[in-house]
Amino acid sequence: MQENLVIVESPAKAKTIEKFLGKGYTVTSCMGHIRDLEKKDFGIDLEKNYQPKYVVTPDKKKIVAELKKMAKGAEMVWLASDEDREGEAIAWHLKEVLKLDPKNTKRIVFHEITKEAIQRAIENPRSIDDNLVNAQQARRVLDRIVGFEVSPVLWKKVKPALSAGRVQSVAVRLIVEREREIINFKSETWYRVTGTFLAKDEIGNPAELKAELNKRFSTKKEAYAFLDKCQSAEFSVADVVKKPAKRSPAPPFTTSTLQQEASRKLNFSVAQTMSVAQRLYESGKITYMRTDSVNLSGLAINTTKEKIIELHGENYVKIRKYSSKSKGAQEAHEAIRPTYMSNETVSGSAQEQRLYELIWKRTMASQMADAKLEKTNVTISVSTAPEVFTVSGEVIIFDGFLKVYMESTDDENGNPPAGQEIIPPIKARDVLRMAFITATQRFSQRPPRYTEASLVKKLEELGIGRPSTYAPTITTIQNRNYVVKEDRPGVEREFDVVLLKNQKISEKTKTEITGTEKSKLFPTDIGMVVNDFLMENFEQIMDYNFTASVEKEFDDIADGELVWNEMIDKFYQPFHVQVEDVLKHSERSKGERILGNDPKTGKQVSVKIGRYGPVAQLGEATSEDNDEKPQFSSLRAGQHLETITLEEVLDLFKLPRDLGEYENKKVTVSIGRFGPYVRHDNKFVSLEKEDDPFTVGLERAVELIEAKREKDRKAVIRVFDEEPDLKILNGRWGPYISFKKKNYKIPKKLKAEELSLEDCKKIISEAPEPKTKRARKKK
DNA sequence: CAGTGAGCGAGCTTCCGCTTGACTT
Repeated sequence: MQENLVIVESPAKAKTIEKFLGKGYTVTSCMGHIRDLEKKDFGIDLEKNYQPKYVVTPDKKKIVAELKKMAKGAEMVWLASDEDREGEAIAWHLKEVLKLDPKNTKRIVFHEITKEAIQRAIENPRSIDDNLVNAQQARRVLDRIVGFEVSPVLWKKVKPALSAGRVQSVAVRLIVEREREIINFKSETWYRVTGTFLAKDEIGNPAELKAELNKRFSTKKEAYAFLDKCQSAEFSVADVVKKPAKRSPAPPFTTSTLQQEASRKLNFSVAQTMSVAQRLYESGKITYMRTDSVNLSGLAINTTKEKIIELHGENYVKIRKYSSKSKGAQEAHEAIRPTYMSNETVSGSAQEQRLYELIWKRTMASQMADAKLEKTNVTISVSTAPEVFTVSGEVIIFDGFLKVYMESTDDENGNPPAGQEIIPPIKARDVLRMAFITATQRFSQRPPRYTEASLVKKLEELGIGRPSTYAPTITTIQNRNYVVKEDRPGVEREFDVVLLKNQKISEKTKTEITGTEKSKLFPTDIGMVVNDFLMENFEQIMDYNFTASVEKEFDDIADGELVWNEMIDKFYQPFHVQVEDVLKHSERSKGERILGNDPKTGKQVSVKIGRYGPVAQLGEATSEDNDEKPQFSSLRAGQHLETITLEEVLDLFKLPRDLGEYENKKVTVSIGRFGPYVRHDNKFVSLEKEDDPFTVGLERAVELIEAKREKDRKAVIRVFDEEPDLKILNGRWGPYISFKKKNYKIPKKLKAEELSLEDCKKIISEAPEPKTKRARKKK
C-alpha cells in the first residue's frame, strides 16, 4: 500500500517523476481527459443553465477503474496535471470521478521536470482553481454547441455526414479564400533589366559583377529604348557603401515551428512529425512535443552552453531567454528540446534520427551568438540615363549560430535570397566595362497555396487551435473531403529576353515551367460549397477573430470576472435563433453554376453538387415540361465546379459513345465514378491510362473486354455445383471466398484449392463481424 | 465499391482538447 499517489497526464512523464520522488510515492498517469460530454444527444442541459452531462470516455474506463483502486489505497493523492486550463479541468474531473476527499487531495503543478522543481511543487500544494475549471467548461460547451448545432444544418442543407466547428471551418475558409485569390489572380508582366559588368578580383583576375536596374519597364518598347541608350553609355561606380549587419537565431521549437521546419527541411507531413516526435519523447530523448512555449529550463540552458563551448568555444555562446508571443499561448510545458544536450545524435529509425538532429541543432543555435555580416551596396550610374544599377553583397564576418543551424523560409516561388552576390573590390568613380545587359520579361506571382505546415502557422497566428490539435485538424478537413493534399503539374510559359551585347540588340523567346505544386492543400467542390454556406449563414463563427474574442472571455472567466454559463447564455441565445432561422428559411445549397446554353439544342448547361458528387447537367427539370428529363454527367478528375467551362461540360455530354457491336451486343464507352469504362453485355471494363474515352475505337475496346474475361477466368479457383453463389476466387490479396456479395478471408494455414464446400461454409459461419464504418474511417 | 441523378423515409453522421495504444493492409 502506497502512502502517496501522484497522478500526471502522460506515462512517460510519470516514469521520470517517479525516479525523482523515490520511496513513498507512486506516480501514475491518467492519459489526458478521462471524461467528456455525452456523445449521444447534445450533452448539455439547456434547461439547467447549460449544465454539462459528463461521462467517462469509453477508452478511459479501464484507466479510471485502476485509478480508483489506487486512490483508495493511498493516504494522499497529488493531482499533478498541467497548469493550464485543460490540465486544471483534468484535475477536477479526477477529483470528481475518483470521489477524492479534499482532506487527502492536493493539487500541484511544476514548470519543469527536475528534482528541485518537483520537490518545490510538493512543498507548495494548492487547491483546484474552480475559475480555471469553469473557463475550460465554457470552452468545451461552446465547442459542442457550435459543432452539434451547425453540423446538422449542413446535413439538411448541403449533404449528410458533413461537419462544422470553431476550428475546422475556419481552417477550410483560409484554404478556400486562398484558392479564390489564385483563381482571380491576374498576372502582371514587366521587364527586369540586369547588367553584367567586368571588374578584377583581389589578385587581378577578371571578375563579373551582376547588377539590377532600379527601374522595371512595363513594356518591351521601353526596355528596348533603355538598352538603346546603353549602347553608347559609360558605366561608372557611383557609390560603394559598406555597413555592418547581424542575424539572430530562431527561438527553440514549439509544436507549430517544429512542424513547419520538419516540413521544409525533412519533407514530413505534420502528422508524421508528431508521431516521430512521440516516439522520441516516449524513449526519453526529447521533452514533451505538444507545447506552445519557447522557454528553456535553466538546466537545459546550462547544458547547452557547455556543449557550445565544447564544440565551438566561448565566443559562440550567447544566453537568450525567449518568450512566447503567439495568441493564447498557455505555456504548460517547456519548448521542445533534447532531454540531454550532450547527445548530438540518437539511435532509432532514420526519421527519428533526422528529427532529433533538427531539434538538437535548433536548441544549440538558440543559445549561440549572432552572426555578424558586412553588407555592401554598390550603385552604378549610366551616363546616358537617369537610372542606376544596384547590387548588394554580403560577407559573413563571424558565423555565430549559422555554424549549426539556419531556419528555412516558405519561399514558395523558389527565388534565391537577395544580396548573395560576391562583390569584387571596386571603388567609387571606377569605370566598368559592360559585358552585356538583358531585359527579361517577368511576371507577378500569384499567392502561394498552403502546405499543411504553413496552414498550421497561419492558424497559430490567428490563435486558432492548440498544439495537440493542429495535426488532427488538418487530418479532419482532409477526411471530410473539404480539402485534398495534392501535387499538380505546372504549365509552360513563354517569356521574352532582350539582349544588348557587342553593340547589338537581339531578342529571344524562352520557356519556363510555372505553377508546379507539391503537397499543397486544395479545396474540393464540397469544401467550397460548405464554406460559402457557412459564410452566408454563420458569419460570426467563421470570423477569423471569433476564437480570439471568446478566448478573451475564457480568460475573464478564469480571472473570476465573468460567470461561465452567463457567457455561454449570451452566445447561445442569438446563435440558436440563427440556427433555427437558417433551418427554416435558407435554400438547399448545391453550389449550382449556370454556364450557358448548348449551341445545338439551346438547353441550359449547369453544374452542381449532386448526390454522388459534382455533376454537370444538360437541360432543366421543369414540372410543366415532363417529356424530357435532363441529362447528367459526373465531372472528371481535375474538373471543378468553380472553374469548369461551358466547352468542357459540352465535351462531357459526348459520352456515352456508341462504338458498334461485338458478339451482337452493343459496345459503349463512358466515364463513371471510377473513371472511363467500356460497357458490353452489362459488364464493365475500365479503360487503361493511355486510352482516351473520346477517341477510343471498337478494336481496342474488344481487346480490353477479352483481357478482362481472361483475368476473370483466372480469378476463379473453384466453384461448387450444389451452391452456385459460393466461389473461391483469387483476389488482390490472395484467395478468398465469395458468398452472396460478401467476401471471407481464408485462414493462412488452409490451401484454397483443397477446400470443400463444408469447409467454406464453416469459414463463413465463423467469420468475425464485418468492420463498422467507424473502424474503417479511422484509417 | 459499382457505373446512379425521382422521391420517400429510417437511421446515422457532428465539435475541440487532453492523452496513448490497438488496429491491419
